[in-house]
Amino acid sequence: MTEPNETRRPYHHGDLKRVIIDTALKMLSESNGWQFTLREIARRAEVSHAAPYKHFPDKDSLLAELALIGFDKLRDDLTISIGLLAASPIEQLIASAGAYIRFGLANPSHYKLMFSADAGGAGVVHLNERAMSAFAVLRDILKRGQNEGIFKKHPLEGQAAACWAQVHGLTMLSIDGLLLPEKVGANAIEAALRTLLEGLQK
Amino acid sequence: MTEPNETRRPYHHGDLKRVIIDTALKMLSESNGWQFTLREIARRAEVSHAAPYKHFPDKDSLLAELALIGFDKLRDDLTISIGLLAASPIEQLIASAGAYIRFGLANPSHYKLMFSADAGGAGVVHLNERAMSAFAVLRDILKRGQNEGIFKKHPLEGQAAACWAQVHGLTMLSIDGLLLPEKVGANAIEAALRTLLEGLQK
DNA sequence: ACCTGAACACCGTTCAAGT
DNA sequence: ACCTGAACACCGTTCAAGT
Repeated sequence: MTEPNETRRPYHHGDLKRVIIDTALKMLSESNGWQFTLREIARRAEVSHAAPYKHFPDKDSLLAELALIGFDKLRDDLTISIGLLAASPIEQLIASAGAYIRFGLANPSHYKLMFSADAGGAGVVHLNERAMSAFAVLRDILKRGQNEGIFKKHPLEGQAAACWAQVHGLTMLSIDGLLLPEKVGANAIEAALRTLLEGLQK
Repeated sequence: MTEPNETRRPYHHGDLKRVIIDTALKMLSESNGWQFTLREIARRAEVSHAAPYKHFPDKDSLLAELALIGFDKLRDDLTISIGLLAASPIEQLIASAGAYIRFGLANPSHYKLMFSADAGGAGVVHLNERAMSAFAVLRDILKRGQNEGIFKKHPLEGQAAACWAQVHGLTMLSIDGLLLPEKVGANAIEAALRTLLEGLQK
């Protein structure tokens, strides 16, 4: 359907790594899980099935890179969500929780991949760093809330873990179809977040 | 190492389905994820690689059955944990949360499999039923707590979702190595559960 | 009723060889 | 510096045939 830019596809693709990543991201969004094959990616990119190995040592490395990209995107989404309103920590927490869950539900396979140790392999360290970087957004809201006397001054780590676990749990359970309205009430997610907030507030 | 019971292994194995499930459970506990192969299971069971197909239509069906078994075990663990003490709902909630997280950390691959839609396929319905059956244990504690005037009388669904999401989130993040003491404090899990409880209590 | 052996259509990964 | 083609050692799954 789309006409190639070059009249003859050159031997050297030029930007294959980008294309591989983009294709993989698309396949991630098109189906459940990350069972897509490297060979299928190569087919869609119109290169030989061995070509991807010039850019990634193996499939796990590609998956790890996709996970990194996901955490960066999540951090950006969270940052944007709290920036939109120069509001109270409570409002910020609600907004960022919403953004977090929305990210997960919009990209379920990608989200699950981000937290899957499969994606680890060699690059687990970087992965955890990026995860913590997204996590830090939530943590900072809590810190501000404590400083402003809105949240209880309990150890920050515990509160932060509670928030992260709550949004992660809600996101995962929703993705896996276990928080459906028929099962668990129409707005269980909002209610759950309210419960969390009541535990945090003075 | 172990001597077979029969002097000559008979053509008909007799209890192959059980052996397949047990072998799969063992492999699940021996490595990350469920990338084990049906052929390897057949090898360990000393049958042909086609034999498992007489008992499971495909690999996903086997995985689904493993997930069912997991939810049943989890429900049992939860039930036992609250039965040990004829205690207050608060103590029961803490005990069951502990049992829940311990289950996940003791069987990380199995736990993740239980919540993985991969395992769904045809039997998603039964799976969700079993999941809800485990979930009901938590829900009942909350119900009692409300009746006894210990927990806020907010809609039960929201409170239950908050509890499940909290323990599920803590379990998953721990499994994935994101709640390590170095990262997030020594007893972030206990602290997170305390935050949850403070949101529930009157 | 349950199991085997051969066969099919795939994978991931490697490597010498091409441009 | 980047890509290809053939090759290897696997899979999951099927099916006619055996016991």
